[in-house]
Amino acid sequence: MSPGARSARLENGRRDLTDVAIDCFARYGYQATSIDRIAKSAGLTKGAIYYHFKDKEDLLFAAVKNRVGQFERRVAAAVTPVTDAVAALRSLARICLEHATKSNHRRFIVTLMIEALDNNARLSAQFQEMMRRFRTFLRGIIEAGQAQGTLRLDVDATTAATVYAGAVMGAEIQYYQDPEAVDLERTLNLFVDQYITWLAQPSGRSAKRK
Amino acid sequence: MSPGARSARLENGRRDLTDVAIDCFARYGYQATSIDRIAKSAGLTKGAIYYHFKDKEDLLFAAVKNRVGQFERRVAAAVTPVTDAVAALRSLARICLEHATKSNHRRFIVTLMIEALDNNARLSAQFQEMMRRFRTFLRGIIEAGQAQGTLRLDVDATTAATVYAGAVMGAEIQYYQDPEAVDLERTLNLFVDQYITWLAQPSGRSAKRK
Amino acid sequence: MSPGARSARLENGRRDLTDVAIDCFARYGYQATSIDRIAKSAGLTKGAIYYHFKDKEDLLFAAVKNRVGQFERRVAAAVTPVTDAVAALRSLARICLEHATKSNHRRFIVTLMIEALDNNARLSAQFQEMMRRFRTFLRGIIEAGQAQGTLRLDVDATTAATVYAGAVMGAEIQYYQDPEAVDLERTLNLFVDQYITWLAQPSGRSAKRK
Amino acid sequence: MSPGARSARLENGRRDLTDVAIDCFARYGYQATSIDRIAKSAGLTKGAIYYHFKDKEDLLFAAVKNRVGQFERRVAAAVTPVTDAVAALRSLARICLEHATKSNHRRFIVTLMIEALDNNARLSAQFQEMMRRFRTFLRGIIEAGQAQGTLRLDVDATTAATVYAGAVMGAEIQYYQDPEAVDLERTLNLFVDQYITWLAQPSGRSAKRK
DNA sequence: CATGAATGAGACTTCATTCAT
DNA sequence: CATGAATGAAGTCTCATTCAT
Repeated sequence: MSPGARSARLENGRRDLTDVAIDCFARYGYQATSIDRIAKSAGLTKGAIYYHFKDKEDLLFAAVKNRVGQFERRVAAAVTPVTDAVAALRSLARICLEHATKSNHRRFIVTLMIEALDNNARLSAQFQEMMRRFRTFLRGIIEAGQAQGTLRLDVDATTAATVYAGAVMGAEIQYYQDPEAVDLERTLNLFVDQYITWLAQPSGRSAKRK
Repeated sequence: MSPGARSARLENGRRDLTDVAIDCFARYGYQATSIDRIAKSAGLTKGAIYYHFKDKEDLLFAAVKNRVGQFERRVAAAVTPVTDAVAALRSLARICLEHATKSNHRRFIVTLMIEALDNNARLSAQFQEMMRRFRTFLRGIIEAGQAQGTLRLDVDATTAATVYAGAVMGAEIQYYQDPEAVDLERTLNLFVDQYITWLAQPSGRSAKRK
Repeated sequence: MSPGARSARLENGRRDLTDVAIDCFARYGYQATSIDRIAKSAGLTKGAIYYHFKDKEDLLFAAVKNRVGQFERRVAAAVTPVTDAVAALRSLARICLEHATKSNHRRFIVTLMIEALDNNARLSAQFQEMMRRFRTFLRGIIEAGQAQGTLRLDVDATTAATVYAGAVMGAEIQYYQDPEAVDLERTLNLFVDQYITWLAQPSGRSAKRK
Repeated sequence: MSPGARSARLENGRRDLTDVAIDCFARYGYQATSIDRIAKSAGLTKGAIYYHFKDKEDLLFAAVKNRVGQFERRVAAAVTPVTDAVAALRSLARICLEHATKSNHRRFIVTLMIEALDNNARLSAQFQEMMRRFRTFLRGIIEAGQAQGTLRLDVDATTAATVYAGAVMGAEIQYYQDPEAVDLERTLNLFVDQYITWLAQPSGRSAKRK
């Protein structure tokens, strides 16, 4: 076997385990997922996991990096370069919808992010950066729209980005918690419509407040 | 000692413990809070807790019921009866802001709600109901506004309520996670302004989709 | 039950466990003694040990402190005040002999001391201090003898103390390792005779070397 | 490649590994040295070790045999044949001093010997034999001196050998444990001076006891 | 009412060892 | 010869829970 292929298998081992771990973490959260559960889900024993990862946290970090990276690449690919801010905002919502409903990617991220809030400063810092990147990305879209004259100028792009990020995440959480009562697609659509309608308003009258 | 006094003391014991427990759960989450930690924070030993509560979950439920009830009473008191839908929506945001920044009430709820999502079906059901009540409450406000002609009619009140609840919760979470980067007051204000501007629009053009 | 009695029982629990732990540590060393083994020897479960001691090291420290203290009190009681240096040196050897053969006290100390050398800096520091105290104690005896004119003056008391401490310890170790081939009593007697004969020599000719 | 060369390389592999293992064992003791640590120190993987050695104990035995053999050859070379017992006793102390301070040879032996005491009967037996050989060797020197009339006759050579072996080992241990407080050279010199002074005494008055 | 003591299940982790390639 | 991967036993420690006093 060539060295490349061998190292590829090595990487496969890690990746496979990471995938399994993501599933488990997404379903039960970090603390409630035992190494044993991951091992059994992967058809291995605990020892095998410790061969590939230093400890449970190491595995968690690999999992998070994987998923966050995937999501961010997907987002960047869909919306770069920003030629039409309005379309970009719509696209983004659609991507989040997909990641929330068709895979467990977003749920994994949101759940762990909140669990880390109280229990894992290091991971929390990582999620902080992720959210900052996301808001910065949104701010970029909005500022691009403002530069192009598509979006009103009398709005603080940073705050508007925070509103967008929050509304999407809050909608998702409600959906994860009560999929029968919450129609995520409808909710996101309504929010985006409203957000855009308001952002696209000619900026004659100011809507700003403190 | 009269039986009444005794039972009152009993109730006091429960209430004190519940308060302490809430603090701990809010700070560390449910799983990461050991009975021992609560006991020590309360200046008691574990045994004393088991005198007042059947088990850890029982304590958790008492804590949740306490906080959720307090929040809901506060909300209801501030906004009932709904004479002015727009003012009510503003009030609500302000109450959430207070509960998120001046006390740990909302953080406690949001954190536990998401932790329960994955690990505690019974508690999760309880939170589901809480969120449903909250959305129903919001829907009531919006429908009242529509009935009074203050708010546009071409909007599904249920979905609009979900958007509102989500935006507030999402903003809070970002604030919990990164208080230095997220100005919660500004974010909530911007959202409410936008939400109201849009809801109060004359309903000539429809913004509905799907 | 009086509070004193209660606290006494608490202390009993700790002391009993410490005694059992000493036996185990003396027999197998620290690393090779599992918490489970101690627990079973004490007729308890692992959890009980963790109720009384923070962790395995905590138990080890308690055990060491106990034994070292006992030995030092015994030594101090037998030889204080030093009225006759020669007799004191003989007494000391006899006490070491007893502790080495009739109980496991010295073996426990010597074994753990050497194990700690490589693996436990904190414990090793403790043993360092113990040995320093022992050498200082010996030096005190020798200097007393020199002051009284019983022992020759042309000898560095510190180095002589180290020789004594080493010879006793080295004899013990050979005995622990090969009790059939090494007659500890005879060996210690021979050493002490020789040591005293030499120390008590009229100091006409110097025996000092660099 | 000739079979001889192959077997030579095999032997080299074993020897290299043995050297690395000795370093590790000397530094951390047997139990605290993992196969992995040795492998990494040697720049290999665990599997390679298992090619050369049946198991961890096998490696330990090879290491011990290596070091003990080296020490014994060195000692034998320096003191054979015994023409001058007194000089031989001085030489021996000097060799021990060197092995204790300039290399880790003696420390390796002493540490492992005591660890084996409690945990490894087979290895302990090996060390027993080593110590017996050492004492026998010493007894030979003393008896030679007695035969030549250099050393007093009223002394049991076996016991005297045990005293010597113990004093040297005990001094070393104190030095390993507290190199700042213990001057090994001075201590060994003092001991040897005293030992020889006493042994060389004209045997008019007996110093024997028991 | 409350405590001190104890249990027992289960968590994370380490490590000697094996084996196909 | 050597490696990467995996196993499985054993160890340390945590924690919800119970109970006699």
